[in-house]
Amino acid sequence: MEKKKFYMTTAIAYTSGKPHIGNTYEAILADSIARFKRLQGYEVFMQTGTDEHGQKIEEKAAQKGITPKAFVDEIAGEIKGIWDLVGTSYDKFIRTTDADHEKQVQKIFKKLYDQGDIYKGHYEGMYCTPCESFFTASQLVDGKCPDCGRPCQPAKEEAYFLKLSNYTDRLIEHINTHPEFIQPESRKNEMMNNFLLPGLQDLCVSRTSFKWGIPVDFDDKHVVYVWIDALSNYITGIGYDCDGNSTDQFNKFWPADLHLIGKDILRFHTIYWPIMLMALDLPLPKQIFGHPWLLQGGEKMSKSKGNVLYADDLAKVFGVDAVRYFVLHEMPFDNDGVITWELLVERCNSELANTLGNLVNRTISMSNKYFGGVVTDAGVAEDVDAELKALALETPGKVLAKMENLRVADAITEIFTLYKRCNKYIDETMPWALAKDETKQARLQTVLYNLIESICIGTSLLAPFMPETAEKIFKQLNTSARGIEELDTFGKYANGTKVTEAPEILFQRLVLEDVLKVAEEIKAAQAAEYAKENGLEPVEEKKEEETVIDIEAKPEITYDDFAKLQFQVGEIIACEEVKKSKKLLCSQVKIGSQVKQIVSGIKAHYTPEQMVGKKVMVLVNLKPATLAGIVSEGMLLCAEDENGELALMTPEKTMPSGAEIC
RNA sequence: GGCGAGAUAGCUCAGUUGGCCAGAGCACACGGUUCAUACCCGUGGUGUCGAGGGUUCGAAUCCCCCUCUCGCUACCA
Repeated sequence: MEKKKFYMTTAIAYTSGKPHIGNTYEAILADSIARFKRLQGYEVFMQTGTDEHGQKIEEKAAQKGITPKAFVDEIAGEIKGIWDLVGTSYDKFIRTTDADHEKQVQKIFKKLYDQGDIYKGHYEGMYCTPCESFFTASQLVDGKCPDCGRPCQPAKEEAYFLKLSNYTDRLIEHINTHPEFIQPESRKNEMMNNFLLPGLQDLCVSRTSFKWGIPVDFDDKHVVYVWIDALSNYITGIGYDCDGNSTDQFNKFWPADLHLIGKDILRFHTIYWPIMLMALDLPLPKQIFGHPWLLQGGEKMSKSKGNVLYADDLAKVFGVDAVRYFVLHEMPFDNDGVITWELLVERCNSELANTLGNLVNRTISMSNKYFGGVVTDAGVAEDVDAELKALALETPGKVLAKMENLRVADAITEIFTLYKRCNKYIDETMPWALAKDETKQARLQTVLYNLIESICIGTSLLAPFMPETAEKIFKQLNTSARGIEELDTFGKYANGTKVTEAPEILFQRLVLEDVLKVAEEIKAAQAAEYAKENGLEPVEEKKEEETVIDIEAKPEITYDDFAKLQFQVGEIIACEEVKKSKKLLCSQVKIGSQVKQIVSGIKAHYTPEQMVGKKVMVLVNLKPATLAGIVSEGMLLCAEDENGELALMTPEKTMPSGAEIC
């Protein structure tokens, strides 16, 4: 009978920089699922890769003075290197700069255009360059990008749009009738309530503002914008052809069984991607799992915070499998997980070194000490064996059930429950006592055999999660991993096998202080690098140049234009939070002899107490507007840095309230 | 503001359709053991199951209300 197929993908990683452990987590998670499916006997195809186009990359390459292609080649190589380092067993590593991918994307774009799903229009709004996103004026936060908080520029460009309205009803129907489609299910509500039910805005799918992308072949001003390009990788990578000449591989593997992605891009995968597929008349993927994030000590990792953990650094200290174990076992199913050096040390010592490593080590040592390493099932069973055997035989089914629901952490826990039971079995049987009794030799042999057989069963199941460790254990036991169908019988370990004479320590116990020292070194090195990259180092004159902010120039105005604006010094005499809003403060501002009420989106930067008493710069003749139900009669002016930090403009010398600013 | 999730032992969390004295792991303490990586095994919690009210013979589990945390989303002059 032909094997059942399983096609799964990770998101493709954006080639703007080195991926941290959180990004790497996705690759490891995907890998463990892929390996487990293979263990189950599926014909698995796992695809991962890199997303390499876009304005940000174009700019970064220009900064470095190299071509975008050279830039992405380097980063893609680095990403692939890390995926390889952590043992990711992908079948295909796709790059969106691959020629066949680019060609198909062009064809897909053309096809959707020809059939009317893509139309040409105009995009008018505020544009955030780093995020490569357009926003409506109303979406901006203090006039800044709602995603990254950096300044946006007004822009209008001709653009192609993907029409979504034709398919939304079908998509809503699909999501409602396929509860497994969006996982975890709680995410489904977010998509429904925030996007699908209120009605979707058509998606802008081309750009004219940069060149580093796949050209729209029938309109060369445009390049294909990220989502049609990036999402298509899931079909182009396995041989989709828009003209109907898809490969056998494609026909076999599509639809995907699982798209594994970060929860932040769930929207694109559960809304835009399915609609694209509907437009292409292709079946939808069976499941999209938005995994949670790995937080460093409860915070998102960011270079500027200097708390980024990288897989290669961690692997150096703990070993690849320990890192895999940690991220797979410590991540809750649908909540963000926490990773710290301290937690890593603790888990490594208690679970890996003590429970597993020590179990294997003591078992092999006893085999050597008592029987010269030869393992024999002498068949002298006692009641106490039954429980161990029963658990060893139950465990595969339990692990399987957990994995069916992608409960990877729980699956691993089941395996370790078996290892712990083995340790208990040693105490129950007390081999060292049996060894002292000449008449108990056969019993002692049986006990050791039972242990080794149980370890083999557990370790066969462990292999998808910790492949190197499993390999090491099997090598020491002089046997090999079993398929899941071979785990239904207790006693398959060949009688008379000789285990290694010198068991290798699988996991060294770690001393927290030592590890923290290394962590400090890594952190310091990172900080130095960050400073260098961002010109924060006090060495060169470059410094000033690189800490300034450039924003896009607005069109020139006349003095008359300027003269229309009236600025005055105002004194904040009272200020309170706008209860209904997360961002607004409502201030009473004394300007000359009158008092204006002004609402500002600066709650995150100033408390009401800090506001009171400040003399600030006010645009006074702005048309009043209502914000969160409160009338605002002007605008407080602020300066803002690239991180979205705000600073109120105040007069450099004491000035009376009402003084004109001109 | 809208929608959603959550609040259980010092820490991280399990607790299906309400039912036996509310559980696990880690940490901590004590006891046992010595094959082993100072390891393993055992024992130890009087936790107001976020607050309050209600339904019920009986609620961590259902209903109402409140407080706080988190996610998405909106407003952001």
